[in-house]
Amino acid sequence: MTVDLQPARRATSKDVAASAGVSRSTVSQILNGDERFPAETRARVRAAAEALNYRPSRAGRALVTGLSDIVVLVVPHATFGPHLQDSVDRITGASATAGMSVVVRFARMQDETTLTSVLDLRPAAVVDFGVFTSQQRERIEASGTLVVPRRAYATEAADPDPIDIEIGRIQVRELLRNGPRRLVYAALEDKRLDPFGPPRLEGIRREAREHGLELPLTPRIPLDVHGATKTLKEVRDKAGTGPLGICAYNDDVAIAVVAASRELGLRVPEDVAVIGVDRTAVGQLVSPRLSTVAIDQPLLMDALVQELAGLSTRGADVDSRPHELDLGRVLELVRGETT
Amino acid sequence: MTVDLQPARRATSKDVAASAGVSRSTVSQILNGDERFPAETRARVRAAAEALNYRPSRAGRALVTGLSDIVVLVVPHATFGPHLQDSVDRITGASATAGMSVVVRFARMQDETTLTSVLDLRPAAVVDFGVFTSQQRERIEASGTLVVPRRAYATEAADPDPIDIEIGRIQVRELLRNGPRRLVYAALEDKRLDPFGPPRLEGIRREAREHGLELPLTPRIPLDVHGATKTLKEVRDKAGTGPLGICAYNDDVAIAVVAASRELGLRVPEDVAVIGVDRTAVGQLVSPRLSTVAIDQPLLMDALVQELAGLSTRGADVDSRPHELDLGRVLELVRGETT
DNA sequence: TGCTGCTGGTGTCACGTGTCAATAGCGATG
DNA sequence: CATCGCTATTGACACGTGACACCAGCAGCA
Repeated sequence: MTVDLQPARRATSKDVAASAGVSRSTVSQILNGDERFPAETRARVRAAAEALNYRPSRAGRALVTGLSDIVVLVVPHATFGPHLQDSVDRITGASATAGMSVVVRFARMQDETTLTSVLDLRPAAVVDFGVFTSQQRERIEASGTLVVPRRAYATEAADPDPIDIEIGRIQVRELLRNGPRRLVYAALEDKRLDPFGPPRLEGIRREAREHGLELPLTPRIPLDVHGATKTLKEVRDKAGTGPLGICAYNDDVAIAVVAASRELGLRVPEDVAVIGVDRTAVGQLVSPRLSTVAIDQPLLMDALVQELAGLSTRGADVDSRPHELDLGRVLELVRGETT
Repeated sequence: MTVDLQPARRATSKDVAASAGVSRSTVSQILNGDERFPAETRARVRAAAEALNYRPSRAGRALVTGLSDIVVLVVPHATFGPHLQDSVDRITGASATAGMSVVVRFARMQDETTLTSVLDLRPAAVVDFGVFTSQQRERIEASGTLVVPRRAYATEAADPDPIDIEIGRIQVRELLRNGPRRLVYAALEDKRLDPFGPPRLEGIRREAREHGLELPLTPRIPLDVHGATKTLKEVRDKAGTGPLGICAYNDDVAIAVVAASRELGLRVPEDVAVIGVDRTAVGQLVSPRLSTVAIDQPLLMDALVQELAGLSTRGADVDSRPHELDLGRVLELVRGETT
């Protein structure tokens, strides 16, 4: 038995054409969804393509269209929790169906090289999880690439994402359940990594105002015992000895706050109530078990996927209005032992 | 002032050629490092390319070479801890210098669609963090793509990665520090996600044998209190009431073990000693603070980057022998309160 | 018949690049 | 002077695709 050592040349549209007994351009048009060919011919070409396991060359296609069939997910560093991984899965699966390749790019915010790099890739679509400024988005769109925002229904870039606003509000309401507290927003140490901070803080502010409370303090909490303890101590010095209500950026930060409280001999939740975001597995394993806000990522992703779907049916105007998300379905309060 | 609304056509090699007053093929050859042109011409062409901000079209290049300049990092799902993100950073930075675009693909193990998808991308190189079987690797290499293994110096695919073996040994030695214990390897619940389990278990086995101990039990620990407790109880039923020494797959699993011990009223570390891997921030924040094995990811990555470097200087044979890693520098025991 | 319109399909161009045989110029050699 | 060899450079081709103008054949109609 002889083995061909050639790198297994892929079938091209030419091969399909020969096999189906038509011209190459016929193949191209049928495979791109041209309806005007009779059903019999279309079936024959499709069968031949199938039989030869034909997959159009990305390079060839990209060369002529000016776009590739790559979808780039641009994710800010700190965001990548375990749940986001599920989200990526979701998008990957859906896009594979549409013949797109999904690929992830991590980025620091306000990093110009990321923009260059994404532009170089000339992707069909960019899913932006909050890395780019609206100006950068425009540059990407100007190059013919679809930019799908996380905030699918934000009318203006300046509008804070209603989801993040709602997260802040839920956190505050839970913290205030057993009486008033001095509110604190515990941000990530590295502000550059935090695209969600400002809108969440805005939600916290609004809810605080409605309860007639002072505006929240906004310390940045490092993820180590010593640093977190030091920061929490400073917060106490500033806020006085009354009970604190701390909205954490995520469950990791919340755990840091719990650790710092333990270090300072403060009781949780009596002296320091804290609530995270994400419902990570670890957050439910530690003692005291974290109160947190769970986000239904798959649901959020499906909204994106719907927008992406427009890519496969090129030009055909599917109903691509971003459907309104029901916030109540996306967010869920998980009550633990820290509030 | 008139603004051009055109999608800002990129400069092509033709533009560079016109600007430098040479032919397009001259540009192509000089920019690809052909030495036989006189220094003056080379400088002129380079300057023109620079001035026009010329970047060769990936599509055009891919079409003719059959390869793209994309580097794909294939990462198994469960592996993606916070540190691996740093690793990706490292590779991205280094590859950007070489003109490569780094991109991440998540994968379940033994997933055929991942292979197809990677093959479709026709990347210049694939960095495999343990997703592909050696047979799949061969298929990728057959298509002309460089496959860079994490285990840079494994001579045979069947060889367990010495790093993982060493991790297992370090864990066991630390667990046995205060006397003999019944050893347990706490794996992830989903075995498909775990490329490192088998080699680590092998390290644990070897160390156990050298200490004259029984072979370890290998329960799979779910990441929730109820499930972890149930599993730990079963382990105890099987192992008897003597002290347990548990090597966890990572810090998250270790935290689950601690939670289960708490639930069962077992003392840590007296009744149940446990040690993780990764030194996550959270692991150092919880109480009791985790004992764990830290991996110097950047160091590991540099070994990979070195291999990748061969890609930019095409054909020129740089010294691409994977340099021997000093295990002692890569791994570090972090003693917490759980051993 | 001559014209129109429709159906089913084809030929050709353009995209941007890398490779390589070929060439023009030019001094040196026989 | 003819030939050779060397240097610097170029022209032409191939890669695989999508778009689009175009064509053959045929039916319908005045």
